[in-house]
Amino acid sequence: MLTDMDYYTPGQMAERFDLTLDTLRYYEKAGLLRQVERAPSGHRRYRADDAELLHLIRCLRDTDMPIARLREFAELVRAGDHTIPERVEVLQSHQRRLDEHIAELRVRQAAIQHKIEYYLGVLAENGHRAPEDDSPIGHTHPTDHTSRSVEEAL
Amino acid sequence: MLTDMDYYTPGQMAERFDLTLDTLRYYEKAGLLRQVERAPSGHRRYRADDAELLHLIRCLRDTDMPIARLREFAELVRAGDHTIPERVEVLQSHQRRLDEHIAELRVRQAAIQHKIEYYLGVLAENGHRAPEDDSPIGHTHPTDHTSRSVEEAL
DNA sequence: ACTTGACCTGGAGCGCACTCCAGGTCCCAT
DNA sequence: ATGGGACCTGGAGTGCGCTCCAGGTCAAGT
Repeated sequence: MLTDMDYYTPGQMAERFDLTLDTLRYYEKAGLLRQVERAPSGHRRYRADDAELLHLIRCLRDTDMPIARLREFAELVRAGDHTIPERVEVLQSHQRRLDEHIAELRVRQAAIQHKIEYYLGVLAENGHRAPEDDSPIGHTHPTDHTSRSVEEAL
Repeated sequence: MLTDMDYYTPGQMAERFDLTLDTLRYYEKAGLLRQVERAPSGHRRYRADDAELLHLIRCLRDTDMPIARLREFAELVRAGDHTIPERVEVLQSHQRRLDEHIAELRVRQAAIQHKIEYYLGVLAENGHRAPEDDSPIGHTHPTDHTSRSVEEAL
């Protein structure tokens, strides 16, 4: 038996999961949340299990699961407990893609770091050799930075 | 002095960095690449330093730097070597945001993992107690999965 | 002379995930 | 009874990053 205290208002849900009322409604329309119960006033009231699902949805969205896949997942949830094995597979496959994604981010990050260090090298060199060329009219030696390292190209 | 061999065709650039000719032109229009030289035919020809910059752009895009910030960075590059300190700051600040982003992904991933393990727990329990309820008409005990763990809610 | 393939242009269109808005209802406190 | 605040609806609009297209040029091969 549920009392008033067992429900959350749209505002509470929005605040708790840091999203807007619009987004909340959008998720409902998109099928991520079931058609939510209403108070006599017509206002939505969310239950604990809506919050639980929304929490997971938030995690999955934050890790870039597209809305369409989230809708499929939400349908599994609505279909009942016998879909738990399928849900596990969906989540595990998501985790694997996430691992790959993070790995790729790290690779890119390393490449950027390499560039930063190249720049720092240029600065160190200029620092104790030539002060700085800032002639007002500029536009000098346009190929200077290529002379440094050839492998920079790939 | 540059010979024909020192240039890359649009097709070569596209293949090398795994993007389309359209994207390459889009990047140019958006100011990520300078107005590129043309062969007498009108076809673009890219130099080694275009490739070098595009490589960095690719890394930055792959780590979600927006086009607008990339354009700013590209403007620094065009402005000459005296902007290197600024470029370093841009890149370092990007690295920091990237660190934070990866950290957040890991947090979300852990939360998802927690859910997976919760599901696996349910399966293990059902596995050696009740085989499965798949009565054709379904729609039974809709609150069963809430009974398990209250802290699941946040 | 003809075809093929690589590339060109300007501009329209697309997919995604929201985000905004006008106009309305309901409830509560002054 | 009036005002304010929280929420409602349907539908249009937004921003981003491409992506596609029609119609054209150019150079090389057959």
